[in-house]
Amino acid sequence: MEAVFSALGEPGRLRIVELLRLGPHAVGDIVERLGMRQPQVSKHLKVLAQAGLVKVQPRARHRIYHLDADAFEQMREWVDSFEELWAARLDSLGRYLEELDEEERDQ
Amino acid sequence: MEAVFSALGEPGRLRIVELLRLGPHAVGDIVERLGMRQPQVSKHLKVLAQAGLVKVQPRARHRIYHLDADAFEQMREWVDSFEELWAARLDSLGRYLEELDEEERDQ
DNA sequence: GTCATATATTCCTGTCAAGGAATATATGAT
DNA sequence: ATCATATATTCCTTGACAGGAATATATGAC
Repeated sequence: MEAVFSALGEPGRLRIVELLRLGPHAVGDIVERLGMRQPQVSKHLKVLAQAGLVKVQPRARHRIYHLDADAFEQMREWVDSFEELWAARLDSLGRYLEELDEEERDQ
Repeated sequence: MEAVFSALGEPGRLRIVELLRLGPHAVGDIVERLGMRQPQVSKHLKVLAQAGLVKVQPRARHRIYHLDADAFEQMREWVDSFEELWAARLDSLGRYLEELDEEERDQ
């Protein structure tokens, strides 16, 4: 997870990922659509690939990048692991204490 | 989202967040449990707070930090926005093309 | 083969962020 | 008011990383 977050925590890379959400794109496409320079795009894609977020697929002399569903499934599980715990605490002591705290804060 | 990912993309902060998943903790608790130095913990918590991931709640002379559910709900929606699109493409042309690509790759 | 196109890599430089140490602030106890 | 404890902030230094420019590599066209 850490590599994933670190990779997404950079503006350019996040833009690339959100572009790839629309579907696979060649490097040149990304360069053109996002107005970034080709070497930086290649470097960002390398980082994203190392984090497992994207995969490549050579197509003639183009390299088509696409998101890897597994990475997103793992992210989803990670996020869910938090919300599950909160849901479990909602009807127990934790809930009571949290309400107390909120009232206190409002005063 | 960018600030969130950037905040989580640092080992120490990720550890703090995963500790807070177990429930609210005072700064000293975090320091002790994670074996980090107090000033760094405070600084990390500041970054996490600015990203909206944690909230504070003063309790005597302690400051109890806890995760903010809204931030995780937003993350969840972000991740879902990817998986939804893929699901939508599964029974359309995209699916067909992707299968073609996979076969090609295996050869 | 040569050439052109698409992409990756290298090298350099500047910037930013993390850690360490010291210090400041806040709050409760006496 | 003084002191102790808990936490935050500042300053400094160093390392990592992003961008730019140039160059290398791969692949297809001819």
